[in-house]
Amino acid sequence: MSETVKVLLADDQALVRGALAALLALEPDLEVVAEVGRGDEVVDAARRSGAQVCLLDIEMPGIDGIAAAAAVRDELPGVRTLVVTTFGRPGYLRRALEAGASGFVVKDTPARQLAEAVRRVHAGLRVVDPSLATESLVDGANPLTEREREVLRVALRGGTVAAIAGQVHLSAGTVRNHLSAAIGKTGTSTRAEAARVAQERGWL
Amino acid sequence: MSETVKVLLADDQALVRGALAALLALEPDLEVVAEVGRGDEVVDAARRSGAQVCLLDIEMPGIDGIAAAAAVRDELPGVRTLVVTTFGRPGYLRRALEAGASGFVVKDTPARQLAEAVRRVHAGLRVVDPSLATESLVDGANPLTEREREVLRVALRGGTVAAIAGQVHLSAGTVRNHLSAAIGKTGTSTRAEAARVAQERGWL
DNA sequence: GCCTGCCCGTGACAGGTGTCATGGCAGCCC
DNA sequence: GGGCTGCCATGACACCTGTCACGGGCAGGC
Repeated sequence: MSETVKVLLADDQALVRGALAALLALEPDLEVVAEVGRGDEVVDAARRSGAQVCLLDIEMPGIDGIAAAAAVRDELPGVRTLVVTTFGRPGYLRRALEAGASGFVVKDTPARQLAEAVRRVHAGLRVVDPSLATESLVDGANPLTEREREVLRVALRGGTVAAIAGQVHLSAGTVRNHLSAAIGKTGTSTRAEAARVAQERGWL
Repeated sequence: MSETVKVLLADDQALVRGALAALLALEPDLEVVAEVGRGDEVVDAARRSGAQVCLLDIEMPGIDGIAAAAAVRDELPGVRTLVVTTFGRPGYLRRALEAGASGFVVKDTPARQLAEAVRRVHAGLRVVDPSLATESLVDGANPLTEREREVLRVALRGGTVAAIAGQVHLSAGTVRNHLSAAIGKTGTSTRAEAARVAQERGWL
């Protein structure tokens, strides 16, 4: 059982990816066997390389790290996933765990803890950033309904209600109602704020 | 002249910082002599450690990497700075060069090129991401006036015109005028969009 | 069956927003 | 000085927004 742990790295920023590889290469019991820059390449690369643990950034082109974790869970049982992200948004944590991720680490944790997190995940343990575990509880579940999320996602890019209504194929009045509900639920006063807050909380 | 180049690392994400340190440690001619997580600690740490090249992330608490580069230029002549950032926004490049940075590298450049960039900067050369150099020219200069930028920065956080007017100590009507001008100059139709676009272009 | 919750739509209303015209003030350059 | 530009402010106008009240439809749970 003293063989090395095979790790796959997924991050869209080549520099960060390479740096993380260098960091993990310092550990004699870890081996980086694959590196990808897109979420939709994770499953293929993991299968080909025989990776045992996948380190996934959330922000990636193709599909994001959370969706990639779900894909790995569905198609490669036995392969563990560890989500590493810039933003410690509580909603991300919840969604990552729902997607079957075994671990969730924020990018401002000390570098030395990363290797340890990989080992724990490989051992079947669950690794969760402690600062987020508590926040996640007080934040509670997503109060937004499906339509409200859809409208908010479009509203994130800006534009008038009419423009949003066109993209969602609803009437302008309905869009205003959904936005009004979202504004109420986020405790804000404009739809721009509501969209920003909702995104920060991982509600979209 | 075959001595090692002393490098300071500044990035708010500890994991990335450690990973970059590991990456640079692979190069025998480079030596990481200091690591900081805040922009306002750069000058002190560089002075103490005798760093010759400072690797600065832009997004940092305290002061950002661009302001830190300006501070290094003013207080530590002879010390070169290399700005490394996630977003390849043309405005960032221009501002970084104005702040006296000797190099500008985006985080999705290949990991191997980082060490080479550090060497070139230390040798007195200027290193600029080629994909940005052209974009920077077509984008042109910042068309926004000082007041417009100020109002937009506040508008970025959302809120009504009255709230913005209060924070900027102007009348609501004037704020509307500035916002209207900014909307025109950004080619958008709402102030939320204008603020977003302006920030993406590094105009704020 | 009834009730609840979510969805979609309409209409109306107060207030916010974006645009424009106008004026005054300061600084700068020819 | 005259012209120009940027800044601040005011007022007016049409339009957009956020809110509320009201319907109707559809699913799930008691």
